[in-house]
Amino acid sequence: MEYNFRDIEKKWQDIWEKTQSYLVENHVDRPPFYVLDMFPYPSGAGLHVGHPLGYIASDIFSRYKRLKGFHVLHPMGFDSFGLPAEQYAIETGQHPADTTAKNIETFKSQLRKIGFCFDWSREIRTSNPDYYKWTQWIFLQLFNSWYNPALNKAESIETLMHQLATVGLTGSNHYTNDFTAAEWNGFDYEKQQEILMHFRLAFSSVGVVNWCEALGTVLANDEVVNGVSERGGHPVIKKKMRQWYLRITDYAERLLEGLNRVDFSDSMKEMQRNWIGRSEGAELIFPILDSEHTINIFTTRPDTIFGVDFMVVAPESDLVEHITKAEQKEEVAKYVTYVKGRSDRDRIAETKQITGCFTGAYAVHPFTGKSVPVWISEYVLAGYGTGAIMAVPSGDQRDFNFANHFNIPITNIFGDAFDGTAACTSKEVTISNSEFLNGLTSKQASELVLQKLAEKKIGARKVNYKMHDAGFSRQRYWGEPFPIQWKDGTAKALAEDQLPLQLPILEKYGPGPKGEGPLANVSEWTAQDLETSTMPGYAGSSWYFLRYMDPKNESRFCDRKISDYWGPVNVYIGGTEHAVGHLLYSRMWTKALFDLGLIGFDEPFQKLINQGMIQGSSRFAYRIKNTNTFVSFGLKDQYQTDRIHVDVNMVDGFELNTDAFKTWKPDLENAAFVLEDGKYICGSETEKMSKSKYNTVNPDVLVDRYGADTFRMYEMFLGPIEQSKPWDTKGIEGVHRFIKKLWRLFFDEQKGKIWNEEEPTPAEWKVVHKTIKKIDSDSENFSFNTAVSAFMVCVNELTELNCHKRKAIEPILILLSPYAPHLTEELWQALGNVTSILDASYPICDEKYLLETEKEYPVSVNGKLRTNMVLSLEASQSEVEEKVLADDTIKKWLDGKPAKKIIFVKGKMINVVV
RNA sequence: ACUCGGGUGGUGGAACUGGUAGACACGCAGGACUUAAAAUCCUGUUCGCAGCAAUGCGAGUGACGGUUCGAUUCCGUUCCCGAGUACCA
Repeated sequence: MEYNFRDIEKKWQDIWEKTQSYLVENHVDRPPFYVLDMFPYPSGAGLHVGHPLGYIASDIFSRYKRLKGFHVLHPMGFDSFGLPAEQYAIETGQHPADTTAKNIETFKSQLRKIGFCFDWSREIRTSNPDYYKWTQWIFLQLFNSWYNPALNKAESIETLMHQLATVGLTGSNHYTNDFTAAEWNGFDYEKQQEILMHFRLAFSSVGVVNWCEALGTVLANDEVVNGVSERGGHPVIKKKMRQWYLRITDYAERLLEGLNRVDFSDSMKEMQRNWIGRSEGAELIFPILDSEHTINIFTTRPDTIFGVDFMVVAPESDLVEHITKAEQKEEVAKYVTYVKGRSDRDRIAETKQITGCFTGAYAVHPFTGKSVPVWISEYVLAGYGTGAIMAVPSGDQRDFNFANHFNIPITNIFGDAFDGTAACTSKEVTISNSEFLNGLTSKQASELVLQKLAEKKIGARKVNYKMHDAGFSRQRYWGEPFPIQWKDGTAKALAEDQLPLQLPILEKYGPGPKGEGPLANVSEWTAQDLETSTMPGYAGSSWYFLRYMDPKNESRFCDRKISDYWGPVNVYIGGTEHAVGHLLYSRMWTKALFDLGLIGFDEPFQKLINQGMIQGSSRFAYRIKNTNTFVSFGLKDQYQTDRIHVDVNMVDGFELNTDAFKTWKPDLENAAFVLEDGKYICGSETEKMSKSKYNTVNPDVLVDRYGADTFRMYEMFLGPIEQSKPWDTKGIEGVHRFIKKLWRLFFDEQKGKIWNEEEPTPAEWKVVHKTIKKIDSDSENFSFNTAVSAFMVCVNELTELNCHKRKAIEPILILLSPYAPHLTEELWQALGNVTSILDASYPICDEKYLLETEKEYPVSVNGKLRTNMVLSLEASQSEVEEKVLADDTIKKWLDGKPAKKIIFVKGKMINVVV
């Protein structure tokens, strides 16, 4: 009987489907466990071998937890809104819903072949109206909520309205003009709504977008290259436009705090902390000379205030036009235009170039009364802090460079620590030349300055965040429509029974007349004054893990009892590319839903596993210039050549299959080759896996050739799950051999079944129990690559012991079932078991078989191992020492000198120190 | 520039809290079976030197230094690769 994986895998996949083996009920009397994959965007290219890496890991972990007695939720769905489908629609006229549905079918059929235990009855698609109905609904909860700083949580906007109507408003961060309750009650409806908009968690405001006049549309950062549009190379400028935002900054502190309660990698937490970018400092006011305007600045170094030599304001700031003196107007306007035309990427990339422009205005130093010039420069960003800084060249390197470049005199406040060649950024140096701060350290001086600022009422302590509120509008079609109607410039939420607000069918997908989303072209839409932008990709993905719990519910986004049962996701698996954006947004949504009492936990993901990216290993051929002749890698330097990507599937290792190459493309039919050693050798490089680089490997091909079980185990065998690595198909043979070897423990080609019911020997038990212990800890720790190795060792050892005993092999089979579900199920049944291996219980490892009765101890002298001196010891430590000292071979190594110390290492080794 | 990872044979990678570096697999070489191939099995495989051989000696985890009886593991300096992020005041 041979191992026929094609029949076996088809058979079990059909059975699983027919009996709905992976259907998960909601309330079961077993501890719940939720394992989630980051759901895929169903691109037209289908799956490549990189996609399933995380899914296989989560699948193994789910099955492992199931064997351990947990009730495991392991769903899958599709993040099906997105730009590529829309762009495809613009090009081909096909509706994104149709192409998306088609792509999903391809994905699902590919996934099915790999034998995952997804509960497909819970599948969700973010672009389905019965899903985005609830995305819209949650958006409205955010729209109708505000963050109450007194309670440190979100609550209904009604509570704010009540507060405003009874006590008015004072000292809010969100709305600077205070008013009394009487004033509030006197405001008209529009004015009240305008004020409320400053507090809503989902709010509308004016923001800056990349605007391309020639294309008449808004572009993403990705679509802007060197200040011009990627398509067509048209100029792109920044333009102000009404946008929707999420007030994620109100959650900054809690997003930071929550990181202490979750099991993410340190680097992941660090990334999120950096993104949030909390910094403590002071905000203070500099009046402008001969002007009623002031410059508000934020600084983390209030202690350096006597070192201020100039001020810098962001060129985008509204303040610029108010303070610029007549004689500088022209130059400033020129500079502002220059900055507007620069893409963010350019501004970021060029760190060496120093640009700026003097406004002609002077600010007044709050303590010395000295006049300091006010400049504008692109190194100050409008979006961070107050969009203006006090520049201290002796204490900040960028300020120092700026001062040097524009010949601005530098005040030294650090004495000898500042040598005039670089800024002194140390906080340990005591401050001098600073009036009342002289002789103080940075920390003391900062406190004192804060105190003085407060006394003079010109500044205060301030915590600032780098993160800003999340832009939530896209001028696109293929996204969730906002359930918002505009009436006289006031946004009004649609009633709940009007949801879902469905996307209308379009004739064409181009932008609206003024660069709005395509919905602006739909007359029924604009006739109702509906919002024409749509929500971004992360809207649907911010809460999808909740919908899986209760995917069919028509009256709630997720029943509270059900979300209480499952709780947060126990293990979340996905790549680092979504690390900051997606994770922060879904953490914020979760916290908001928690605050509003809609769910019972405030962190969505308890543990995060970041799978590494599988890179492609590209292959190249070298075409001699202006010919159709290709020269092998080793000889290419003798010619002038062009390098072209060759499909990796036509290459065996590095050797090109020249016949396949000739039939690859029509113009290669007559290709000639300059060979080395009779072979055409390709060049190689590790790159991102992509169709255009011809380095993708389709899992279908491998599953077809080796079977899903081999494919699953090989993906795991490749290396640690978190590590990025290039794909290499070569090693798959080894895993395939292992599986066939396992098969041969049960079946012989001639004799058929060869297992027996004999009692295993202690040696055999030891092999089995050693394996159980190893696999158990490896599976728990996501160390699947070493687990696969341990299986190989186990089968090799059992084969060597000629052990075909059912009692010994059955536990190994259960252990292996998460890794190779089809094969193990087949063998399990062949052994005569009536129930599925899915219902088997996890084998327990008995310590008594693990006890090692080691008698031989290697000896090292001065840390150097002496392999010819293995001592046989069964004695207490003191007896060991005597024995070691008495041993003649050791005396020889000690050169007759007495031993200073004898170290007995963990019962494993003896170290003699001379 | 900053932050976080990572550098181990021809290759992917093992090595628990410092204790015999190179598990497991690929590749390669040799052999068995076969008319032949496939499949399977066996042997060898870190490098250098010596030896007919078993084996012995020396070096060795990017480089240099430190702590230690002993370092792939801990500390310092430095080089390289990957990822992420940014004129963040």
